[in-house]
Amino acid sequence: MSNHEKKGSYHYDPFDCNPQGFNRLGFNFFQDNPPMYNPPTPSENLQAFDPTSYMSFTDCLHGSMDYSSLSRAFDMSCSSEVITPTTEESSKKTATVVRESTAMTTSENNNPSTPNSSVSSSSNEAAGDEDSGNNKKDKQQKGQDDGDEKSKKVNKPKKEKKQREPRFAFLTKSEIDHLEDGYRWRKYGQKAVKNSPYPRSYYRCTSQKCTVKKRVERSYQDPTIVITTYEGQHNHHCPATLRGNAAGMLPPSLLASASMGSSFPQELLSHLLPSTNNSLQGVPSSMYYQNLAPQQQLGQVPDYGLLQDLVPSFIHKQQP
DNA sequence: CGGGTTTGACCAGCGC
DNA sequence: GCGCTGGTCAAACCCG
Repeated sequence: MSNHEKKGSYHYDPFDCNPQGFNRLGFNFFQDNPPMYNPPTPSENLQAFDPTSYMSFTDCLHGSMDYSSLSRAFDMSCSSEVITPTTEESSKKTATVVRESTAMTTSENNNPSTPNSSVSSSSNEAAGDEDSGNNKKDKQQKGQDDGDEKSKKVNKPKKEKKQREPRFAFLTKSEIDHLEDGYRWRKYGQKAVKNSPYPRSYYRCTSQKCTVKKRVERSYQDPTIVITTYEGQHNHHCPATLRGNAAGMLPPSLLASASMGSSFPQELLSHLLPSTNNSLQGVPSSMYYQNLAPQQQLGQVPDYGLLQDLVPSFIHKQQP
């Protein structure tokens, strides 16, 4: 039973809700290297966007690939909401950016491009996340301790607004929702998305002390497109490099990047991008965009899913 | 039995 | 203040 079966019909459209806005939201990943695979009809409107309003994906990936540099490449303040997949969400959260940007810019300025800087800022935020999580647990625990099943309101000291990790949304053409990316994820929630028949799934990295999360949802307008939003950065090695299955076909240089973890996914992407023309020369280009049967991705050929997840079609940029 | 998934409930933030 | 929505929790359930 899927959620969208029991939920009513929605009319969520991450692209069409602001068609002009999407020009500013996304940048053309294929600008430098036209795709071997022509997206089907629903994606044609993507191609119709004004190219001048896109930023080349590879432009963003040149240079050091941490969140800060990406943020600069996106010409945005290094706020915690740098990228969101929906204009609705963007418009709603733009207001929060002003308040949340301070701490982020601090870490960014102190450590412009080193992965460790990202890790440190990430860990700080992670600590905040954990604290908030603990607070939540404590709160719930306290509510139960104080008695009476579930106390609706708990007196809690007013704490500053929770800082969120920078987010990066990827659009990936795939038939499966949860794509292999080399890391292990645990699903901790699923929600129906407003105006969308497709639910949004919430995943958390299973590694201890790693607070990276990702949200996976399917585009309403083009159900073949999976929107994966990463939040936070891994502070551990990529399990795939240890298992050697999903990453088995990746070049050593890429595996080295993957194993660093700290700058995932940017560094991976910088290696995987077709335009970089370095890592995947031996890989059939159709692999980038090929639609795969679920059993292929989940079964004998997990690498395809990995590649698909690591080679996004677009990255959404939040319109300031 | 351990780890992952499902799912209803809860909570916080935001807009009206 | 109220309602809506996104995000999270956690018990129940599933599966290898």
